[in-house]
Amino acid sequence: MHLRLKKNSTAVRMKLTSAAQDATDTEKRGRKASKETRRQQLIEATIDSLAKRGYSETTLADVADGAGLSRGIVNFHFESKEKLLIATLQYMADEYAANWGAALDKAGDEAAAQLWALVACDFDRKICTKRKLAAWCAFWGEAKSRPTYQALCGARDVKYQEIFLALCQKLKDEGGYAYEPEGMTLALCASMEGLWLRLMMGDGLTREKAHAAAVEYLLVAFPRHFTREGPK
Amino acid sequence: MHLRLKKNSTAVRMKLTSAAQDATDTEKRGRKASKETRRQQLIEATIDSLAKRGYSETTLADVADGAGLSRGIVNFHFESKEKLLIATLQYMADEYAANWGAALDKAGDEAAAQLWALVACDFDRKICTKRKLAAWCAFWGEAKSRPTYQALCGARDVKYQEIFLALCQKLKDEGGYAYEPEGMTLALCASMEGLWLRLMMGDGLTREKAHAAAVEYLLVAFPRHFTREGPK
DNA sequence: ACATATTTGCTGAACACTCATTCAAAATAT
DNA sequence: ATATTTTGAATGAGTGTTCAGCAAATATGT
Repeated sequence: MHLRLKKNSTAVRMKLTSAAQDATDTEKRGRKASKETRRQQLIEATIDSLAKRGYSETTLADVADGAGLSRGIVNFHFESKEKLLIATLQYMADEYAANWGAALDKAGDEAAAQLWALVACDFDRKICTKRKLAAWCAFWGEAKSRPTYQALCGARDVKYQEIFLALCQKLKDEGGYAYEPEGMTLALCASMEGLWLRLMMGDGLTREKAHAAAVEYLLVAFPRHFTREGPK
Repeated sequence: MHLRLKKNSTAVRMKLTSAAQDATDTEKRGRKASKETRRQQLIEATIDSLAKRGYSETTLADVADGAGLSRGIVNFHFESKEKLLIATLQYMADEYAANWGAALDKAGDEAAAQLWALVACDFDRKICTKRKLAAWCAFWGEAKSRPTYQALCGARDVKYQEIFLALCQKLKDEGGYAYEPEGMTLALCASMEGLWLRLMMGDGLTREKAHAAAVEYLLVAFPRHFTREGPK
C-alpha cells in the first residue's frame, strides 16, 4: 500500500514544476505527519488529564474531549488505553533525557560546570511545569505495581545517575573532599526528586526556591567549586 | 487476618466453656473493640492492596478478600471507599508522626542528637517498609488532584519541617556554618523523601544504603557535629 | 477532464465488563 | 426478643473496546 502510494506521488511529482514539487513534498509529509500529529495531540491531552484529574480519574473520554476529538479516537491511533499511557510516559522520558543531554553538551568540559548545568536544567521552564510534574508523579504512584512504568521511570534514573556519580567523583578528586561518593550522589539525586515532589504538591514552593535549595546543597557539598552564582 | 478470625472464634468458644469472667471481659472489650478491630483490619488490608496493586487497581472486593471478609463489609464499617482510603492515609500519617515524635523524645536535649534521631527514624524498620512506602507513594500520586489527600500528606510535612528548620538553624549557630538555613532544610527533607521514592521503586537500594546516603548529607552539611557513627 | 473505486482518518452508538453501593436476609451477640 | 454485625446477590453507573459507516482525500479507469 505504502509502496504504491509512494510510486504514485513520485510520478505526480515528476509531472509538476519544481515549485510545486516542494508543495507536494510538504503535502505528502503533512499527510504522513498527520498521524504523528494526532498522536502528539492525544499525548498532550493525556498529560493534561493526568495533571488535572490524576491517574485513576483519567478516562479515554476525557482525553478525547481534551483533544477535541471523538470517543473512539484513542483506540484508533493507539491500540489501547495502556498503550497511550506508555507512549505518554515514553514521550516525557525522551523529552527529559533530551533536555539534560543538551544542557550537558552546552556546559563545556569542566566537571563543575557540567554538574551545575545538570542541576539547573532539572528546574528548567520547559521541563519543570506543574503540569508535567503532576504527570510524572501520577506515573510514579503506579510504577511500583507496573513493571513497564517502572522500567521507563528507572531508565531515566540509571543513566542520569551514572553521570552524576562520575562528576561527583571527579570533583571529589579535584577538591579533596572527604565524603563517600555513592552516598553523596544518591542523596543529591534524591534531593532533586524530592524537590519535584514538593513542587507538585504545591505548597508555596516555587521553581526558583527549589532550584536555590538544590544549589545550597551543591555549595555545601562542593564548597571549593561553587558559589551561589555558579561554578568558580 | 486469618489469625484474627480464628482468635474471634476462639473467644466465642471460651465463653461457652469455663472461665466466664475472663470471657465476659474479653467479650465486652471484644465487642466494643470489635468495630475498631474491624476497621483496623480493613485498613491493613487496604495498605496491602495499595502496595500490591496500586491505587487505581485497588478495589473494595480486593480489600474485603484480603481481610477475609465479605463484599459489603467496607460500606458498613466505613461509609464509602473514599472514606476508607482517607482513614487509611490518616492512620499512616498518625503512625508516622507518632514515630518521629517518640524518637525526638528519646533523643535528649542536644540539637545534633535530635536531628540525627529524626533522620534515623525515617529509615526505621517499622515505618520504612516496602509495603508502606508503596502505599504512601500511591497517595502522593493522587494527592495533587485530591485536596483531602494533599492536606493529610502536607500536614505531615509542615510540622516535621518546622522542627527540622529549627534544628538546622541551631546547628548553624553552634557550628558557624555559612549556608542559608531554609534552603538547606528544604534540600535535606526533600532528599529523604526522594530516598523513600527510590526505595519504593526497588532498584537494588536497601534501607541501610538509603540511610547511609542521608547520613552522608548530614556529614557534609554539619561536619562539626557529626561523624558517620553519630552525633559528636 | 470526468467519473468511479479505494484508502484513510475519524465518528459515535452498541457492547461487555468492572466495581462501588445497596439491601434484604442470615448469623451472632446481648 | 432485640440489636448488632455480616453476608452475598442485585443494581446501576461508568468505562474501555469494538465496529459499521461516513466523508474527504487519493488513486484508477475511461
